[in-house]
Amino acid sequence: MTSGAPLDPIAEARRQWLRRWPEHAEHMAAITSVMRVQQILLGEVERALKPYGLTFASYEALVLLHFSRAGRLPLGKMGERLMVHPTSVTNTIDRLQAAGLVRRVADPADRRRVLAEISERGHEVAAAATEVLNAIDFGLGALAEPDAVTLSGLLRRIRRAAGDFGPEVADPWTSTAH
Amino acid sequence: MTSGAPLDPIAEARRQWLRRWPEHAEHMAAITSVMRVQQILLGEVERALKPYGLTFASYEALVLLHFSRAGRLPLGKMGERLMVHPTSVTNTIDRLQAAGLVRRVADPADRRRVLAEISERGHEVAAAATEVLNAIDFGLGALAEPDAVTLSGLLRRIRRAAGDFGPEVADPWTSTAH
DNA sequence: CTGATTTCAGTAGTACTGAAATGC
DNA sequence: CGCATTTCAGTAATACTGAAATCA
Repeated sequence: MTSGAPLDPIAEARRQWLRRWPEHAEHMAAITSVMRVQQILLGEVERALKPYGLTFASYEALVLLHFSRAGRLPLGKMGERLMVHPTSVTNTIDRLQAAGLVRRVADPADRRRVLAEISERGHEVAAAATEVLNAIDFGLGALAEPDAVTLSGLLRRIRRAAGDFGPEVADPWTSTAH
Repeated sequence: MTSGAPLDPIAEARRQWLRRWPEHAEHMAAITSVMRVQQILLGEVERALKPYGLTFASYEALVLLHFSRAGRLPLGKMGERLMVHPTSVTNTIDRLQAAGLVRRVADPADRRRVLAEISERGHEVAAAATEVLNAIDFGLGALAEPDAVTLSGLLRRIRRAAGDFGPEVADPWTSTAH
């Protein structure tokens, strides 16, 4: 990636929009910013995870098992929690299994289901990788905690509008705040 | 995608983090939110672009040419502005060219360079696609304009820390809240 | 039978690495 | 020559569709 460009490309694009569609410029700049930041954060996090042979997606799946009570979950439930397509779960578990971090187990209660069960090495890798990601603040060292909270709150409104979750009972992030 | 999950998976993950690493929970929640929102916005925007045979990446390249003075730019310059890898530019232009929306032209001033030049149909498609994306607010209808500005400002700090742009000259339009 | 769960096969688009070709 | 620009070949991981297999 070309680092240290002289001027901000997103600011430049926003300037173009302001000339022609001033009422849409901020939304255009915002989506472009989201896309770019996602790319930056994914890059930083995956660089940190590389020594462990994990991508961010496989890390998330592994850590979900790491935290689960029994150390195993049905793939379908993992897909819900990770908000990914069923076939993506199959794919992710395939690679974690090939790396020896999880194994597939039949669900005795419902034989349609397959459980992913984390291995001992899986627990170790999950713990070590989490330590590293926490240490680099998930690439978000530029944001102090209150700013991270504000960011999550704004993004949460987008997620809610997209139907990511139902009408919530209590709201841990107290709205918008400037 | 399974829509309408009963509870917010990110709030649930945050709860887990608060138990063990309370000082990192908000950063973890924030990066997960960015990842998820990127996925949502990309999905909405690409659904809108599908009738035009464009992805968001190819739309951005096309619109960059659409707005350029001469209707053509060297591929390298496009890569800088779009913040993508040189080989990705080649790939994107390949597909736009196959669709008849751009053509490659030799740069008379520097024969190492290749210019991408937008065609008449390219201009038409760019204009029509832009109209549609503006109409759906780039998937960000859930955010009022001031909130979109706040969001861009927070994300801009992350981009600056990652070296996305150099120390800015004084520009009242691109400076955001501190 | 229906519906749920997972897998499989195949496709598309992205990101990247390393190396080549061309020309400043 | 060193350096810049673009392309090519190949790899990896993701997201998705449609269909099959299994079983409640």
